[in-house]
Amino acid sequence: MEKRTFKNTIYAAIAGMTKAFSSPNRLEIIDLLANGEKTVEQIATQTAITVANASQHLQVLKTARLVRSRREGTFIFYSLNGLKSYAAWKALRDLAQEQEPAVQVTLQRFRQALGSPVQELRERLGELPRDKTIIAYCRGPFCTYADEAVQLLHANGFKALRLEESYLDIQLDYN
Amino acid sequence: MEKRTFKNTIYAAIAGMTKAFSSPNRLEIIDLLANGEKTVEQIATQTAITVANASQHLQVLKTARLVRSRREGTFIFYSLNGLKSYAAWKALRDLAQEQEPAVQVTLQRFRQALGSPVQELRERLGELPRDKTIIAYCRGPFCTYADEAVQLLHANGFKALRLEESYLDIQLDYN
DNA sequence: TCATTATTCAATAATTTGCTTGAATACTTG
DNA sequence: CAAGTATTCAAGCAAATTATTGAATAATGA
Repeated sequence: MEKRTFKNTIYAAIAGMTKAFSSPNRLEIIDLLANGEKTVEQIATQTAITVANASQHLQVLKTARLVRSRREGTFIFYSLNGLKSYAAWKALRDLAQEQEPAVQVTLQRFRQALGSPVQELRERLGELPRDKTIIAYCRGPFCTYADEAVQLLHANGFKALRLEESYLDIQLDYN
Repeated sequence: MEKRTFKNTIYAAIAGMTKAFSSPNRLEIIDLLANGEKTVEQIATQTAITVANASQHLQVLKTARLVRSRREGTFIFYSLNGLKSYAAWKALRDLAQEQEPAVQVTLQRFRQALGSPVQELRERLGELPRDKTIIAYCRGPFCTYADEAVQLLHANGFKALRLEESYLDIQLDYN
C-alpha cells in the first residue's frame, strides 16, 4: 500500500470520529452524559431538541464509539464510552475556553447572572455544618449552580468552595 | 439572557472551533505543524493537495485560532498556536487510536510496511557510536521512519529506541 | 392479544462544506 | 518601476449535514 493511502486512511478515520464532536447539540449531549447515563427523552428535554433529533445525534455518537447504550425495559440508557471520550471533550473545552472570546465572555456572564434553583439550599441553610468546608458540586464547568451556591454560602458565613471538575475529571486523575 | 441562550452560545462556539479539527486534510496539516512551522507550499506538497486548497484550510485553522502565521519575505510561515491546540489534537488522536479499528489496523500495517528513506542511515551506519543508545525521532506517531530506523539499527547490533512523542509532547510534560 | 410507550427509521428541504479553477494581491529583487 | 513568486480571493458545483415530520419497531402490561 502506498504511503499516501495509509495517511489518507488514518486521517480520514480520525476526522470521522472528530466530526461526531463538531455539532453544538452533540457537544451538549456529551456534556450531559459526562454526568451519568440518561434516556433519550431526558436528553431531548434537557437539551431542548426533539426526541427524534436527539436519537439521531445519539446514533452518530454511538457509531463514532463515543457513547454506548444499554436497554432496561422500554428505556435505553446512554452513557459516555470510556475515559478517553471524556478526555477529548475536556481538551476541546479547555482549548475553547482559552482561545474563543465568545466562550470566555458568555461563560462569565452566565455565571454572574444568578438565577433561581439555589432556593432549596437557601431554605435549608440551617441543616449545614459551620465547622466544615462545603464543596459545591455541579456537572461540568458549564453549570452555574455551584457558583450560585458558593456565593450564597459565603454570604451566610459558611466556608465553601466550588468543585471545578466533574466526576469524570476526578477519575481521570487516577489513570 | 435566557439560560438556554447562554448554552446555545457556548456550545455553538466550541463546536465552531471543533469543526476546524474535523477534516482529514486539516488534521494532517495540524500534525505537520506539530513538527514546526511551514510555508503554504511545503504544507501543500507534503499533504498532496493544491496550494489554494491548503491556503483555504489554513484560513479555517487560523480563524479558529488553532494556527498562527508570520511573514518572512515573500513567504508566510504557519505554526500551531499554543500548547492547548496541540493537546486537543493529541487527545483526539489518542481516542481514535484506542477506539477506531481502522486507525489501529492501518497504523500497524503502516509501520510494518518498511519503505525506503532509511537508506542514508544504512549507508552511514559506520558513523554511529556502538556504546550509546540511539533515539530515533520522527514527527508524531504517524511517521514510520523512526520504526524503520530502529529496526535497521537493531539488525546491525546497535542499541536503539523509538521516541514516541513529538517535540510538542515533550513540552506538554513540563506544564 | 391489544394498547401503550420509548425509541428508531425514512424522506425531505435548507444549509454548509470541500475542492477546483483562474484571477488578484503582496512582497522582493533587478 | 517592472518582473517574478508566494499566497489569497472568488465563483461554482458536488457532496455531506441538519432538523422536521410522520410512520415503523420493540418491549411492557393488561
